[in-house]
Amino acid sequence: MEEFDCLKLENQLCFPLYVASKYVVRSYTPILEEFDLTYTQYIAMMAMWEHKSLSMNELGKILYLDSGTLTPLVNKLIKKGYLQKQTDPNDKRMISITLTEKGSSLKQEMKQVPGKVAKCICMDKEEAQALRKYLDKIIASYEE
Amino acid sequence: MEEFDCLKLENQLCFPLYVASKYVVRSYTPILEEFDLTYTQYIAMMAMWEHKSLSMNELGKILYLDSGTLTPLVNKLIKKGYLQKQTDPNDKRMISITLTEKGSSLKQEMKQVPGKVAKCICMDKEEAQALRKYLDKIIASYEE
DNA sequence: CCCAATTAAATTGCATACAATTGAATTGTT
DNA sequence: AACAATTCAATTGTATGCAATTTAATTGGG
Repeated sequence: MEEFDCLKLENQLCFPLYVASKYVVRSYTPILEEFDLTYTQYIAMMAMWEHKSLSMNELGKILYLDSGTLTPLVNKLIKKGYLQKQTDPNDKRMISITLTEKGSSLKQEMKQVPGKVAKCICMDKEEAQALRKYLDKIIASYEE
Repeated sequence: MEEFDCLKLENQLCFPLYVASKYVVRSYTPILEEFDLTYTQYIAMMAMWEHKSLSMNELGKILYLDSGTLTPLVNKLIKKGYLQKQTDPNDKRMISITLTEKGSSLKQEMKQVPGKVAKCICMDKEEAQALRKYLDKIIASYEE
């Protein structure tokens, strides 16, 4: 009988997680192309549509990104005209990020994006919900 | 009553998938540090331990990586002394990658790695199995 | 046999990711 | 008030990740 090999790719949970994540993120590329956005830029816009105004620190916590990733990301969205930065007058260490008119109105145009992506992953509501539960559990286990 | 907003981060399945994957991959960093390997280098070694000899093309298919990622990755593992490359004499377009003695014996030293990572994700066997099933389904849905 | 089409790996260019460090501003403690 | 500790954003450096292109080698049809 074959003994269990814990160092076989087949026996890892992390690997399908890593592969599935890459596939799903990549599936956004052709859909977001017409809006000239990447996946990371898209989730940053989602956070901004919801919160209207955030500091770099707050946005980083929402997106789980550190300043090394976030600073160039936000700068690109500013260059595209969707966001603006301004120093918080009460605490000059902090930067307040807000939506421009253009960034705000982009949301309406992108309404069909989630539906298009969902079509790629053939998964019904119950399955998606169950999967979500496991993913949230993993995330929670890393947030002490 | 609040209407459903499909462009809210909270309502995305992709986002927890992306976050969970990053957390799990990152959790390897301190564990792999003592072996001077990154997560990607580690899964490449796993593929090599199992298959002994692979072409760049085959390794790329196993790891779901294209040549732009794989070429520098393999070159780093060669520099570390774990792998070697040689042109296939039957088809000079192909590169055959094999383990060195050092690369081969590394497996024994890394036996405890999966256990250490598993301890971070508090998830029992049944849950892991169920999660795995969903992830495999997502992956399958992208392989035409 | 010839050459267009295909295939394999490498290269290029751009966009993350993140650890570690830096520099400016603020806070807490004395 | 003085100043060490902390906090915030930016910067630096390394490692992916992938689309697109390039180069070399092979294959297949005429």
